[in-house]
Amino acid sequence: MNSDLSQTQSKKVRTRFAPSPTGFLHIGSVRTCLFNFLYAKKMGGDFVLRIEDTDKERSKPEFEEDIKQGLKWLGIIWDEGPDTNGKFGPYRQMDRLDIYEKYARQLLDQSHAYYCFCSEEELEAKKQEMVARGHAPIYDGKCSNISKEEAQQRIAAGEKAVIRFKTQNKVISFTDLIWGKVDFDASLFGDFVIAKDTRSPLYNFAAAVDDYLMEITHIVRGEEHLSNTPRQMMIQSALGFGHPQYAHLPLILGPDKTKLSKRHNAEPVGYYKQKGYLPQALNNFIAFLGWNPGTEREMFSMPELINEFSFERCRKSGSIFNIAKLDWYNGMYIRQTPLDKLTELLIPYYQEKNLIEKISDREFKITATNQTIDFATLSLIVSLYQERLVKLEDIIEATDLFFVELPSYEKDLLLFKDMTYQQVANSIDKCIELLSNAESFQKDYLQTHCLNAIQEANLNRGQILWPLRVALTGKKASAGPFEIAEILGKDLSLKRLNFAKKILG
RNA sequence: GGUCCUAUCGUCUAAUGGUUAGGACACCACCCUUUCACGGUGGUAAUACGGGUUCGACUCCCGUUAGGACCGCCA
Repeated sequence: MNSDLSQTQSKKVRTRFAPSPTGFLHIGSVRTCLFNFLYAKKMGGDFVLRIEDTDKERSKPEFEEDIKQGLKWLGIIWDEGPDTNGKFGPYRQMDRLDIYEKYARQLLDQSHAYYCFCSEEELEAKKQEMVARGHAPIYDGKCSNISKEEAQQRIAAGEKAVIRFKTQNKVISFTDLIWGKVDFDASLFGDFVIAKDTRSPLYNFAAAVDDYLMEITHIVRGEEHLSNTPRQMMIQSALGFGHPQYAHLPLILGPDKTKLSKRHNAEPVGYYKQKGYLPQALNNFIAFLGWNPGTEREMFSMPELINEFSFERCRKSGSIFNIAKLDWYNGMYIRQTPLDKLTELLIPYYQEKNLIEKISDREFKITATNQTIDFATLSLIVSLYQERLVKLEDIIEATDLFFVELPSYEKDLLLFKDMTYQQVANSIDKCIELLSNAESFQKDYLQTHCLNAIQEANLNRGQILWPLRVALTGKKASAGPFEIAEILGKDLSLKRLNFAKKILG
């Protein structure tokens, strides 16, 4: 029952990501998908997106759309999928019902499967009883003795039935690329349900059929699927299919070390996008959960991940999703982003908060003041804060001061260390004098001009610069006062200094 | 309860019989500095426990403990 290595190795590698569109794209799915993608590309093969929408109640088109959008945003591009031409389509399982029907009938005809007429209540009662007696809760095979003819008649008479696979009592072995040799005692599975009817396939059956027909060579999925593998292999064998290679990835865990899920506030990928995480950061971070390149290098672009990836360097134990590390990666990638590109990424955040409105490609209107601001000035502002951003959305809180007439802040914020109000008022006066006399508002000039004056007057730098910076920004933390003054301009800077005096009373 | 798996700093991990157990995030200190951030320097911090095997064990074996996954007419 070993996977036929000789055959798969000579074939072109094909992997697949097969999500069910029953929810938004989540981090755990992204990791599975990413590793499928990385391996396929590493091997020069194809990566297939297959939509497993056989759960009619829960599958929704908007979820499929969210999954596709998320993957595109991450740069995980499929070679074949629902909306691409591929010779192995259709790629949505609900469009493949004829295929499943054909194989379901084959299984039924060849007695690898049979109709089961047991009611759910009956099954549940039996299950309870078995568990109570300390047994694995498996189906007792009651309906396996019903003749095909009788089954047909009862179906024709409208009796409700599901299709069960006839499990053989034997050990199923396979060599997992991550787990090594794995053995399962199939007798512990019982006869499991593979379809609700010939046109309503269930996961294990549909996946086994599709993976074969789509010529998938390597199935890369989460560890939670490990025990599905022998079931799918039995179906493959019964249908005369060969077996693909398997690689079961360790799980991504929440802070409580259980499988990452909704109850951990595990947000969908769209959430990270909205917060301003960059796809490079997310990919890099997720790739390093359960895999490492074996070197001390931490930053890897997608092409570099593809180049370095291997199952040999995947570990078997789960890893906790640690957002602090993601934040670090994101800051690193934000700092690496070219300024123009970063500005473009940030503009939607300003628009979203209604701080600016677009006039043309290179010109915007500041909502609060009606003044125009061009792309170059926006870039200048961004340049001041690029190294301070953890996430793109942080730009708003950091730079809203440039998009209002006057900042608002508490009077005491003007106090540097143990200064008195009188001292601060004196400092503000000095700043007004300095900026009024400035021949230029270029930041280098301003800096030299002010710092020299402070030194000549034998003043304390902090006692001048802190109140100046706070008067200009209204914030506890910000970029330096001179670079901010340059952008604000003389009028607005002086206006804010005078406003500070008014606050002081 | 059954089957399977896992166990190195708080977290992500390296070290596949011989290292002062390495790196990264986080944290702390110092430097830079008006603030924040960036950057730089340094620091705290781990082989779950108990037995073996071996000259030598994070590494191999056994047990204990702790954790996890699965056990659907979901995928």
